[in-house]
Amino acid sequence: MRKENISDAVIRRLPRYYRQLSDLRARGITRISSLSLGREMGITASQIRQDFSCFGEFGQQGYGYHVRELCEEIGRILGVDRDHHLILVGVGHLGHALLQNFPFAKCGFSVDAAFDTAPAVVGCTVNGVAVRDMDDVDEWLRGNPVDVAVLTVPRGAAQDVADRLISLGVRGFWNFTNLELDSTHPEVKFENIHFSDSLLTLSYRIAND
Amino acid sequence: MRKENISDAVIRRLPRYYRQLSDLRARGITRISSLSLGREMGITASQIRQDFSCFGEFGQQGYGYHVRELCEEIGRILGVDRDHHLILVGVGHLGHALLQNFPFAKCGFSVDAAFDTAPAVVGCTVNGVAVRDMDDVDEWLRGNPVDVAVLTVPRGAAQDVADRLISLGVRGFWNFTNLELDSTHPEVKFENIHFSDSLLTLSYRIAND
DNA sequence: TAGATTGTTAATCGATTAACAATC
DNA sequence: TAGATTGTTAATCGATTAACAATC
Repeated sequence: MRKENISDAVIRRLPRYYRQLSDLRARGITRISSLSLGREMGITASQIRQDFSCFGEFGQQGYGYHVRELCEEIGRILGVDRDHHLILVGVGHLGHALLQNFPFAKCGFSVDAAFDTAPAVVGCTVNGVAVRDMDDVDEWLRGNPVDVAVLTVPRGAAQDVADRLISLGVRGFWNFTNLELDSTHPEVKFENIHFSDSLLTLSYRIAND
Repeated sequence: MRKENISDAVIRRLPRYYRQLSDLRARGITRISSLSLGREMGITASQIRQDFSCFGEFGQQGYGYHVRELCEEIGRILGVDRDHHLILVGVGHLGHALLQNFPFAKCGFSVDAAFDTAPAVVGCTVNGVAVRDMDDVDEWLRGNPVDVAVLTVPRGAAQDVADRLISLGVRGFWNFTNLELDSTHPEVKFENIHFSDSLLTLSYRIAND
């Protein structure tokens, strides 16, 4: 029974399923039951079957799941096959690191350009991506619309940059500034990576156990 | 009524409270009620009062909460005041970016050293932190025990490095490799930053709404 | 066919929200 | 004092787990 409203908890588990299934594929395993998948991931078979049933019927009674097919299904659900496009804004140390290391293509994203304000980096090419002047972003986006912007700008600039990009049609923000950004447009999505929140939860757990 | 077992959901909200309260302090606001704090953060007053009551009684009827005091209380709960020590392992682009940009001190951590295997970086100093040879980590840690290791090594090396550091007494790992690490020691904590899981949830949400 | 395992419905558990007496 | 707001208990809601008929 396909569900209308998928809960956030389910959505957040999907990438883990996708990772685990990719790993199983790489190990040459072709079929798996919810029970053994659950054992490998430390969750219950019930939860796995409930989660998958939100999106369709991917298994077969008495057999389990075909690893490759299930992996591809979940990839499609996540949009990995859609060839999304993005730009990266703010080519400091972190922006640079993402351009150099992060496997955007494996997540289904093409990095079309990067932008910055500093003359020292504008005009450079980082891992095949041209760094352009932030002043040109309006004109450039009109000719090259993108789905997502990676925000690796300093705190102070974040909300302004986001507002500007929203007005230019950007719908998703991968936000690395330690700010809760928001927008009046409900269709604009923010996904935040709050490094310090993460380290603080670790701090809490080593201090209290 | 102080609680014995704090749920993960509550713990993950604490850093956000801490951030919001720090922001209120910076804005010169000295008192706040759960109702207005909730309005600012987009959560209910009930939840805020429930969350805080896990740790003690920080408010005052008819008045609300004293911002500075509450902020400091939550800081103590998170361990920000404990002067934890850490090392960073793997000085690639990302490790470099963290050393340069991340405010470890604001989270209560001192960065005592960094380690890598590449001769090109061993011996350098990045933002005041000496980069040492990974071969020397055993001896160094015996003289300089730390609470946490930041793992910014390549995937393939992650579990081995973690095992080695655990045997040397490291209790917490801030893990940037896209792997679920684990340990037989239950007191060892892993906090994972899965960049690609995060981007994939964004991909899902822009594709399905 | 018999055994295995699904998808789904029902039961349980836990987290969020509402209500309110206590009290500053 | 009267109004405001807490901490906590009770009610609700949603998510996880268990159970099982359907079926490969």
